[in-house]
Amino acid sequence: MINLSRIAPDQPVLIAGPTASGKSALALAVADAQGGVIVNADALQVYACWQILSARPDPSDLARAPHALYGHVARTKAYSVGDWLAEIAALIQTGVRPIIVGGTGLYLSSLTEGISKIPHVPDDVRARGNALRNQDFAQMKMELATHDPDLMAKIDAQNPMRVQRGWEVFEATGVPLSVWQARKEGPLIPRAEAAALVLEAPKDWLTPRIQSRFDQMMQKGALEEVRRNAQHWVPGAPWTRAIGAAELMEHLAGAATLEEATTRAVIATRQYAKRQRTWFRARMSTWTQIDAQTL
RNA sequence: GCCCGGGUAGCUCAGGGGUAGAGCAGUGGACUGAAAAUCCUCGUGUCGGUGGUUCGAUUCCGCCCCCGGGCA
Repeated sequence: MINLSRIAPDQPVLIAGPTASGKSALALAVADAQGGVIVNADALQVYACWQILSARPDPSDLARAPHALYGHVARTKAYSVGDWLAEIAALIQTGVRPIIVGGTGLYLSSLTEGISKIPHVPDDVRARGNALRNQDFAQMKMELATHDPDLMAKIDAQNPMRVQRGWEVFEATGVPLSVWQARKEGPLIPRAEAAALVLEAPKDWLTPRIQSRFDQMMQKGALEEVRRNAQHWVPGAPWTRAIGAAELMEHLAGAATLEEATTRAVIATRQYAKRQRTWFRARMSTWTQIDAQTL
């Protein structure tokens, strides 16, 4: 176990790390030793519909320490970093000592580096954005290039999500996204004020853990959980992007054996862990690195 | 035993007389509101073995081995 004495008991704690690296266990250990509220920083663990598949803390974990921002969002609700930050801000105001743990790099980085405050994109604009992207992506790029050439110059124009985001913000607000982004808000929790930890999980060690964790999810009833959500399925909806959900849905539809679905879900998890590592390396180089194997 | 099809990158396969390529996997990276998303980069492998034809064979021919299927 790591030495907690270097963490002040009233100091906010941030814990980042790839899936299945043992973040939640570390958060619980900190809470046990020093107190605090464990706060979710994972984009999928916020959804009420995924308990097993998103590896959300189970009842015994919840009984051990107070938890916040877990499973509190309905499938139908649009949710993103902005919402998350607002909830974090509200929580901090209550004076609790947060132990923020999760794998969503964007969330954690926006917490310590700040982000621009940008109005919500309404559902109808999102719908038009989806339609235009699918029907005529070239047109979407052209429109963005005329309304926001600065953004166009700095984003990856081949990435539909980046282009659509810029397009939607201009449609919704009439102000170019690049202008919004130039007005950056200060961080809610500056890096220097927090005990910021990143778990380092070597591939050879993590890979078997990912496999066995997925097997455990299956034993706990992941397939049943997917079945329960099947009738509400909306292709592309954020909550449906839980790794393994689409794969198991395919199996339920008879398009894949359970073994095929499982294999693909595990592969997708590994690929996700790789992307997480890349983010952490690039954006959290000043965080305290902790070897996950020693926990 | 005979007939047919096939043996090419980790996997599935395409190609074809001038020493080979796609998808997947894998790798590295990007990423300011859908981020468990989205996007970009990277492909030498005795082209089953061995003889032959040819200036040149992975590609054509013979034989052998292995894997499917069929006939016996």
